[in-house]
Amino acid sequence: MSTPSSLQSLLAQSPWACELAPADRERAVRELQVREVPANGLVCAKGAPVTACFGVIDGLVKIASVSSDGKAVTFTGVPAGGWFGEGSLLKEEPRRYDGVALRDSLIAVMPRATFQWLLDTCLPFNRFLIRQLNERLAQFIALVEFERMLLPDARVARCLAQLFNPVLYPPRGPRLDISQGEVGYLTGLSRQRANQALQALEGAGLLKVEYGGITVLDLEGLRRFGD
DNA sequence: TCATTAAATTGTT
DNA sequence: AACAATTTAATGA
Repeated sequence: MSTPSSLQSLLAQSPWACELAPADRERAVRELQVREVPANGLVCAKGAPVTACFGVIDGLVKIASVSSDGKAVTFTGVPAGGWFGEGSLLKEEPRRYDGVALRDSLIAVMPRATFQWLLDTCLPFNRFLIRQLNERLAQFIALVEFERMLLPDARVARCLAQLFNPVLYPPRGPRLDISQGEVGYLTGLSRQRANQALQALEGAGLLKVEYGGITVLDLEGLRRFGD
């Protein structure tokens, strides 16, 4: 498949890492750790001290939180090739969300010290951060708009479109490996409702439903669905 | 290469 | 939540 399977391939797809001098890149590789996280396992936990940020080498991670009244909220999903948690490293407070692996995933762990070093010395890394944080802001503004209209079909459409964000994640083909159960976990819907939504989106000609995944036919249409 | 089986996923109630 | 149908992957003749 097209998903990266090693730390090296993740860095090859990360814009900041590509521009590092060989020696610096070697240092980065040396300081990053790789961790296997089983399906439903925590990559990072809400309330815990922030000591690292994370890159998804392979798999799929849900960024979510459970409010005090027990309501689960998914903020976004991070597919292979994506990074998250860098914003948390810029602050001094416990982590505000859970990172949950939706399937067996391979995670690159960047310790705070490495992050700080790149922040202090690497201009491409700083550009990457600004772009990433800005895009996330746009994403969450859009999310707030959508959360009001609780139409499940539209939420699934948005959620899937997000995974194809060309700023946050390296470009991929139109095919996305994701089960309908995972779509359910990601959107907070039951698998049955996710199935129903996917069929509706297929009927609208926006994507093709396949075994173990989908193929996007009209990404722009997915983004706009429900407007 | 083909047949069999188990496991995962999907469509439906 | 439960069920049957379908697809895939693994196994071995």
